Amino acid sequence: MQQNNLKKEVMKMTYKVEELKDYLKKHGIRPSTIRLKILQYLLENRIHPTAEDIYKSLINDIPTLSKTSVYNTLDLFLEKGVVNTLSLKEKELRYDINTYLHGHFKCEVCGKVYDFPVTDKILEVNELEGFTIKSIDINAYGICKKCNEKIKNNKEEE
Amino acid sequence: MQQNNLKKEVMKMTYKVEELKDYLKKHGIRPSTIRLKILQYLLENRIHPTAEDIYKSLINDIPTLSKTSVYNTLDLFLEKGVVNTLSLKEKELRYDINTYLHGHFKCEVCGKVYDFPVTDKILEVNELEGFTIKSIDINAYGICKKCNEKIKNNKEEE
DNA sequence: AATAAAATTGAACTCAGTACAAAATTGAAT
DNA sequence: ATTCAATTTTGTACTGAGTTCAATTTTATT
Repeated sequence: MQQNNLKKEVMKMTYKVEELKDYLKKHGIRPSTIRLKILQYLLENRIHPTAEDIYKSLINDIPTLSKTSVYNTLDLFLEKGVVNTLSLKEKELRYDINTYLHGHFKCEVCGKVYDFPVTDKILEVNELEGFTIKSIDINAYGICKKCNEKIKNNKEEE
Repeated sequence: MQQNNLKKEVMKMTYKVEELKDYLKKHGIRPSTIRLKILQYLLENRIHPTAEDIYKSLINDIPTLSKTSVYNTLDLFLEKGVVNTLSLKEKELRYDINTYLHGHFKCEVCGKVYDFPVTDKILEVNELEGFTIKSIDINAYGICKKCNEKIKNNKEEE
């Protein structure tokens, strides 16, 4: 499944239940209905959602769903390396199904979070010799291309 | 004052009230008692403190201090570029008086946050053309040198 | 000293996330 | 298939960082 992730992301493809089950099993997670639904949501909605986002999206489909279950599942996914968390100076934590090293850009105007590629050379820091680096986050903040263009167009109209 | 920051940090030097006043004025901030005390705390305790840390440290000195004032002051400092905020997957935001580009390493064992140098080449990302980058955070997580050595020593004792 | 503007305070509130015990579901053994 | 223990899910109450806002205090200026 891993090789197809990017392609599916772009193509907005959907995942079969068997694929999802195998994915969880490979990560040592027993595939319950809730876990499969949350995994599916994360794979098909790569918007770095919060727990609340996930809860709201699934509550119609699973009317008995509790927020605690969403948190439990996300904690489990985190522990088993299925997701990473994103801490973007917001009240809420965000979750990212893409666990490969990459950067995040948060637009301060529209709020959207973009991914961008990053070389792993950042990790080569002499000052951290003897330190064990388990993960690294690169978070940029500013104004995205779309919002920059909107601002530019508004100024021209004046 | 800026050139002396690092030296003072290492030497645990203290700041004179006049220095602190000038520093705030240069940043367009009127120097009230609380603001001076918080600035002094931040300059003399480079531990990336939370608002709570600052409040607890100053409440003895300023018995009428309210937490709202600490938050108000930190928000003002942030707006005027005196501090940066640090979002390290914790509940609380941390504040950093060092606003120059540098990385942070959080030890998952002892909780200490270390600074490390970073090249600004990370910012050269083709995919972010047309984006305005206002700030960037590089946060690493893992086990610090001291904790690694403690773990190693404990294993040798067995 | 009077007064207006700015800073500070304190109490009530919000809301993301947690704790935990009860209820529901699952899966293995018979 | 049925039982039963283990696991998962749920709902309620709670925690605690941060916010809101009106009242009070302080400060600067005349």
